[in-house]
Amino acid sequence: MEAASTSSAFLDDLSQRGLCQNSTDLKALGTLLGDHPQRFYVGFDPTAESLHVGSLLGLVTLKRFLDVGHLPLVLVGGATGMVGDPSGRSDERNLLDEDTLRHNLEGIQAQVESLLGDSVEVVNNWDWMSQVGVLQFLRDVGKHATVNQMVAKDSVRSRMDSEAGISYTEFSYMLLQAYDFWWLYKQRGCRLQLGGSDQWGNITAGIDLIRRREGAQAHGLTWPLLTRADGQKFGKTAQGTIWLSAQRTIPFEFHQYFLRCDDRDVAQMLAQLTSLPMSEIAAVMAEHENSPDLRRAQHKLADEVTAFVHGEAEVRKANDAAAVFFGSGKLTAQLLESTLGIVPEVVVSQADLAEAESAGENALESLLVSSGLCSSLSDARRQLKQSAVQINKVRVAGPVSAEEIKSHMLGRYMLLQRGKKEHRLVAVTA
RNA sequence: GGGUCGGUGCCCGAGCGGACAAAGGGAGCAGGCUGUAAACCUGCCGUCAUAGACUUCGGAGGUUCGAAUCCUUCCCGGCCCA
Repeated sequence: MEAASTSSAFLDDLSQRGLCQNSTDLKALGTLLGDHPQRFYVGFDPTAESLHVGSLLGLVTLKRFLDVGHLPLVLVGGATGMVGDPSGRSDERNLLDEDTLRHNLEGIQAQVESLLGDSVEVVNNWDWMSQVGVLQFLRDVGKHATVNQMVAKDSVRSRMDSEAGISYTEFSYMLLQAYDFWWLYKQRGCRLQLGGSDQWGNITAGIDLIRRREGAQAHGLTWPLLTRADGQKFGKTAQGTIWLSAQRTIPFEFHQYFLRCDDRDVAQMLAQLTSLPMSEIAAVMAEHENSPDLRRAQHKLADEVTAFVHGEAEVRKANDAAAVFFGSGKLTAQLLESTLGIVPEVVVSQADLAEAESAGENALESLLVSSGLCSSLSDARRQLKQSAVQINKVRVAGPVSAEEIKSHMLGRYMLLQRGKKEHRLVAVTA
């Protein structure tokens, strides 16, 4: 297999992309990867029914290993999910109930398979964890770990220093994850675990366990946490998380998130999140720096990442819709129709508008609220006063009557907009 | 179980009987400048409303002309002692 000859180039590439935060002995790891196709694993927490862009780095990295011939296992934590990983958290987690957990597992499993294909094997640690009794666990795993070491891990220490403290349950988490690694080593010959840098402590716990019980050398490699120059959390907006599931975050919004990427972050993101060769990334960045106003790098990033998650067709749709909203072209009924399914659609009846008016409200204000563009009538008035509201890309400053709204309809729809980024397609029925 | 400190708007955090819809900061929203960027400037940032009114400061009661501020009690959290 080609992996043999290219293993060191492969690791070099990873490291050039800024994907090696911590690792066990890189030389030994290179030898291991060069030897045969290796089985390795990455774990994902079943905290929701869909993964979000925070997990994207893991998925993409996994794919890099897959593409050079290694054999990935994706571990979804049916068992560990019941406990909660303290890593990177300042507060105790809420425990999920079993139904939710099962639901989440299924969602994530389907997602991973659809993104990475069936060469990825998804395993659930519930399958082996649930077979282990407390006494057995204490003897087989607990005996090999000293509390002194466990307390020294960053994830634990930072919580012990904080007011929130840490429960025994979460304290035990690393042993569960160590047991996973050991089990996968023993049963599946898995000798490498990948994860985010917050997983480093848990990974080394597993490596220790394997060494102590089996006298064998296992490996770990972590990627850094994605950060943003503006200090915000990667993958979160004020509206919430950017999910990978099209039901939770429509591909258009997903695409927009990356399109709005800060100049300072874009090179890094291209390297870490896309499979473009580094040479091509350098070329794109050169173009970008030449005329940053064209946002070539951001477009490339958004297109590549969206294609990976949602496919090429969605990339085209997202770009088409963006052209409608942000382009300077004239709006037509046809263009509006083409954004259906991308912009939320709001249907109101003439009767509703009339009713609002007879109740003494302004039709547009009440529409802004019912469409979800504004949170209250007060908010709607504020936005209007600040001339934040646009109808068909034309700013409106004052109240608009039901009659006038009707006159704005382009075919079946009218484009109602708050600020630059929030749109609704409004249909008025008889 | 005992003691003690605390629970204030999205978050942090001041207020500690009237001047409180509640300082300040952050986040957010909008506008300006731009490149659907950053930085910066301005405005907004409980609800309903013209003025003005109404509902908020962990929950429930109470004292008072008047409470986020005082009292009682309950709930929740930190720390200390057992």
